[in-house]
Amino acid sequence: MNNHWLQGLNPAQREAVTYGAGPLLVVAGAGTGKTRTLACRVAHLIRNGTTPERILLLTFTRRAAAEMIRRAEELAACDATGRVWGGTFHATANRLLRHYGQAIDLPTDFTVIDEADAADLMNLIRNERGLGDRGRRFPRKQTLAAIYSRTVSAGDKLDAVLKRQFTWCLHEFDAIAEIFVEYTRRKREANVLDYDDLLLAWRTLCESAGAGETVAGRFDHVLVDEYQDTNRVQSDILRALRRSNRNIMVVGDDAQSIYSFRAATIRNILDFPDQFPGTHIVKLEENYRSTQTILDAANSVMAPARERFTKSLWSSRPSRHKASLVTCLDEAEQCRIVCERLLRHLERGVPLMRQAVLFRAGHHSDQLEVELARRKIPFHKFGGLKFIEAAHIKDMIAILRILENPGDEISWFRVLLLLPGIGAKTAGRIMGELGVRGGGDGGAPPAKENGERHRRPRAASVTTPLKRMIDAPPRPPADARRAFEDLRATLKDCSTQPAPPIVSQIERICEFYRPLFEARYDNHPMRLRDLEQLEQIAGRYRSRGSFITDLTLDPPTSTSELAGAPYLDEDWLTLSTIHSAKGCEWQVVHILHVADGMIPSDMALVDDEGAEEERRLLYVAMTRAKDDLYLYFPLRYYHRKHAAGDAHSYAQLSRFLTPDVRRHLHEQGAVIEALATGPRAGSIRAMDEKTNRQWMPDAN
DNA sequence: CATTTATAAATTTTT
DNA sequence: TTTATAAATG
Repeated sequence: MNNHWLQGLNPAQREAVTYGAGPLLVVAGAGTGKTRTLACRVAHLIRNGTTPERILLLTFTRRAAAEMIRRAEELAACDATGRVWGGTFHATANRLLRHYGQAIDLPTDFTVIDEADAADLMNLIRNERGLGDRGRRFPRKQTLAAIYSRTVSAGDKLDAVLKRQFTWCLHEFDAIAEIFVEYTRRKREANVLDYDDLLLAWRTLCESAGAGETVAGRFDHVLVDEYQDTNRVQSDILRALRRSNRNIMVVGDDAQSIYSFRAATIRNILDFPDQFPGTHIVKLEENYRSTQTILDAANSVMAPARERFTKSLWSSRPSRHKASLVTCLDEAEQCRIVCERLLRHLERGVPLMRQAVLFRAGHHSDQLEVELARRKIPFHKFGGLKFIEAAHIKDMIAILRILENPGDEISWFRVLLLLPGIGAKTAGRIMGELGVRGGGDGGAPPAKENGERHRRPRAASVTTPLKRMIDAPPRPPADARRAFEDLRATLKDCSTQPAPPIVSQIERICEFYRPLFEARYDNHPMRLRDLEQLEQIAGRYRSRGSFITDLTLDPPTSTSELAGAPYLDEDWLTLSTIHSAKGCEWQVVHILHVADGMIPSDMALVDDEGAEEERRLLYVAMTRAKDDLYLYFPLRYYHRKHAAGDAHSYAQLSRFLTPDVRRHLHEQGAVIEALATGPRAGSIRAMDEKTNRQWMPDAN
């Protein structure tokens, strides 16, 4: 047989690609050709007789799966697209549960809610119970959602999680537990699954007696990428999934685990050989990406960390020069220097496509984005706030979700609150009358039954809240009549039989939503474009249900903020959070804000583990670079709270850039150069020069 | 009494 | 820019 897909693989990669049956753990350092190895293995399996449909490839993003399958298909010279099962754990769970959900009594027409929706439901329950009142310091809705998610994903007890991660909430243990019980009940009633439910239900399905075997039996081979960033539930799923055969390959790097906030645990990768006895381990240590000097710098950052799978990454790429540490006066100078560097590399023939600017938190690039726009440098931003999280998009989707799943309490509530004259109380009453379950029982004051108006449904089994809304709507308060009637007409127009095309539904909803939205937001022209974009995306879908699900499971990640006219057509720069940069590489990488408080983030420093993860984060960022790496350190940060003032504080260089690390860096920057050539900052001469400037007329 | 408006405060990373 | 609380309004 022609083994051409094995050409150009090194011995370790080849071993991983051609390994036979049984558990295989591939420890793959940064840039060691992990994607290629996975793609080749898929190709190898197919060429050796495995049916594509019987391969399951689990990756961190849908994009990564699509890319790998495309490459495998190319290598194996076959059509594997849409045949190999590929995607995220969550997307795969969704697919399987739609199929086999009945086996665990799960209605298969559930809708999926994101974390913000989950938080809203938590909030609803909290307010019903009056738990946030009386000035008690009670966790906010997002905190509640975070605690919940962490608890179920890690499979820990609530009190353990609170003790370890949320100590300040410990005194509210009972109330929190109560909210969580009710939260689960309400999700089931509304027939919605949150992100964690998808995994939990998949695990339940896999572990169930009959259907579990069927699901496991569907796949001859399971391959998992980024295994260091999976959680307990996910590893349970894998174990249950491999009950009929033990063909499983996991690939990961414990030095790159950066998702512990999502309850990912490196125990999964470390304990894999114990969970799957007889595991064969292959280490990929030759780095094809970076120059040796960049690797030296990155390795020195990791040196103090205790890495369990010891690897020694090496590169045969010649090292032209060291990575740079650029000290800047302040953030404005950082922006300026980044832009200059970008353009200098561009002039020397490195297109923007091969350059990236990375940062810890989404808002760290705010100033730079303004500067890029000013200079008309086009860019796409990945990570940070997403399209789907904008309030006006959520409003639109909520209406679609009501149409799709009339029991969806969260969406009803959100939509009713949009109507002027309707607040939380009225919305609750209307929902009660529509028969949307929720606040009905469980210790909460029952929704007021305004006796004469409350309709008792004759045929509750066929009447949904949506039908009731259309045929026998509750009476809204007088000042909300008009808007309420509008909503009713909209819902009616969108739910005719046969259902209108999804784009027409969105158009119709927009018509209803437009006036409300213009009254609500002052920057509506900008937001209006988002609505148009939503409509555009919807055009690619035939089913409303899959549109909504895809939007929550795989939301558009890049805000294509095309700064100005595309001067340098088709070429654009990548701005990305470090998390979203995982698995990517660029010729030139710029890392912003390498200062204590940013990397490591202050928020992460509650415990040692958090600090270590920040270290890995910096490591991940640095190892994205192939040829040139710049770390930027602004000395001063202005406090923007008092908008006018120039109050500022001085930053500390990131604690990870120890003297040992700095030996591998070339230090430069205006400040350094000024110090080298001009008078020392602390000298008498410098003082006099500064004073002398006071006699001079102001340049501005 | 419920809703709207005003004011103050806080703000990581993502499926 | 969003979110919780307090005051004002209908």
